[in-house]
Amino acid sequence: MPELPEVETVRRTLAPILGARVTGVSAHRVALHMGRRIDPAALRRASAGAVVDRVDRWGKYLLWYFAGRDTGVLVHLGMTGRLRVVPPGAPRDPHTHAVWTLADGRTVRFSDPRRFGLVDVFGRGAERAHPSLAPLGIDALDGPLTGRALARLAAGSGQAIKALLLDQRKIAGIGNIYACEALWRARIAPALPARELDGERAGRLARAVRAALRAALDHGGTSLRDFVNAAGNPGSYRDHLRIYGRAGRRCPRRGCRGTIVRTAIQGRATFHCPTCQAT
DNA sequence: CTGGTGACCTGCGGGC
DNA sequence: TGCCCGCAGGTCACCA
Repeated sequence: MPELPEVETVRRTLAPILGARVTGVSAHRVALHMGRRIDPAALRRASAGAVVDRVDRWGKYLLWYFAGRDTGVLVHLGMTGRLRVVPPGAPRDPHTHAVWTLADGRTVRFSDPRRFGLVDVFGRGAERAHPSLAPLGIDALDGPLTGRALARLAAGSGQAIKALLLDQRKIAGIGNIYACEALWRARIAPALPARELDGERAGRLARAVRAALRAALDHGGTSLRDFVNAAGNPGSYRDHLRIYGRAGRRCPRRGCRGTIVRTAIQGRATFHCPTCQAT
């Protein structure tokens, strides 16, 4: 589900809880990604009784801040995670692992069937001390991800350019869909060794990354199956994807007669047009 | 150090 | 109808 545009869409649709007071937190000590368990007591210490004063995003991570607290709450949606604000009495999604109750009766609920997500606490002002945030590279949207920055990241690397785009330590926020979409926009083959990215291609790719993410954000993200924003609504960018999931179809680029193919890079489905993304 | 593979989970859609 | 298989937006441990 959630790459940068989806996570940013969740962040924006959490605006209705800014200024609200958390009156209670209930969570299960369920094992999420890599066996890391939710710590209900730590969540309660961080947020119970406090007013939500900000929600930020770093790459694909959401960070909640609470007025007067030196600890915040960190959320990653993994593949199937949802963070929703629901009215009192609303039916709960299956696999709901944490629930924050607000003073007016609304609740914020984290659900995640596959449990690849993360809910944890972090120190306010010490975000980089959290092991999940420490290694993150520049944000793909807030970067600045310039051609020069991209060229520097790619210098000397033999890995496929698509693998580099997916490496959160280099650039934070790009996932499988938008890596494919950005490379198509930039007319660059996903398997191109990163070191072969010259200055001109690097500039094109940096612009393409930003354009692909912006376009998706303008449509509230892509919902393939699970994604909904904090208000419970899916994104509509799936209808506008140019290349992802479209193997066998004609390349949508004006003037290109190529056919989209599906390959694998690092085990991930990869879509590109061999005609206009030849190198 | 680098880069590639598989594991972690649940659920869904397609083929038989 | 029902079963089995492959596949899914992500990350991380482990291997060569």
